[in-house]
Amino acid sequence: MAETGRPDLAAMIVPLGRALMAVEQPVLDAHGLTMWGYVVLLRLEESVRTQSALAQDIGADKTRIIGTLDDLQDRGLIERRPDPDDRRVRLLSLTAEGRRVRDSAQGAIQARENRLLDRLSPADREGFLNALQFLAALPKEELADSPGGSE
Amino acid sequence: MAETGRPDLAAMIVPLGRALMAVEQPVLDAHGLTMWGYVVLLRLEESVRTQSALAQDIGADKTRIIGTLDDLQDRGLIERRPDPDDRRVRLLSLTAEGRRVRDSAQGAIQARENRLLDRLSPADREGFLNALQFLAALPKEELADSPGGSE
DNA sequence: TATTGTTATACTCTATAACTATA
DNA sequence: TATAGTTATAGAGTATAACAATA
Repeated sequence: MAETGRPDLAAMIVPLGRALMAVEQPVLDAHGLTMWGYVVLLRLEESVRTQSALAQDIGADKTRIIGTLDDLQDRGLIERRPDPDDRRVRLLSLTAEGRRVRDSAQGAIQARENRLLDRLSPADREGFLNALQFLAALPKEELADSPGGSE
Repeated sequence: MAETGRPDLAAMIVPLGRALMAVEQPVLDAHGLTMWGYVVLLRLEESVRTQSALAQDIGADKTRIIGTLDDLQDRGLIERRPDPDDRRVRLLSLTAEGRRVRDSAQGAIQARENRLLDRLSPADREGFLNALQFLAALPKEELADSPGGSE
């Protein structure tokens, strides 16, 4: 196979991602959240032991998220307390208020997304979500070199 | 409907886009192209009348692409000549060499992408590509406020 | 006076290096 | 000496404002 006639995947996915972020920005604004703040709240569903681990998980530099954590903590959305067993480490977790804000923001965002998904046929919607979840969960190395097939 | 249990679309799409770009970077490097250079070559399949129009089409600032155009022109991949009818305007088009480089890069990129798509079931692959092409072609305003449905 | 393309400047985001406090 | 977190600094990428040429 050679002639598919489709645009490059990245050429569709990257601008779509940017557009989605722009569309969802007002929801975040209404909740007083930055994008990184929201991503942190999502990730802290399970509490995390070090800031470095959190940063790595969400694809940020460890220095990048410090201001974000400061802000979330000041507003009582997360807890950040020294680990008694190793006082260099900060134990990170959601507060009840943090969970409430996260649920509210995520609810609004997914509702908006669902309206968009409703414009797809049921078959396309299911395939899209299946594929997306599969590809998003794929480790980078496997994205890079999938075993040769249709080329 | 409320409980879908899926991650946010943007939370899957944005990192996937970044990862795809990283995966494809070596192909661009091998062709001596930057990401913006490649995007410009793709867009110039049909020639474009002004640099502003080109910039807008590919989602860049008009000042952003000047260095890119300088480089592509220096290397003989594009032609940029003043419009005789309005000497403020630069007429932009691919050279034969530009088309060759673009085809080579795009061939390598899509081959790589096809290997990735081969890991999906045929149904998911088709749904994914259909949905992606639909969503990527959607004007921003429609992305923003799809008519209410499943919320 | 308005517009195309360009250059110069400023701003945002991110990463790198240097510091502190613990271990 | 090594590591978690922090701060200060520098770099990339982008947009904004000012400019020259043309209409």
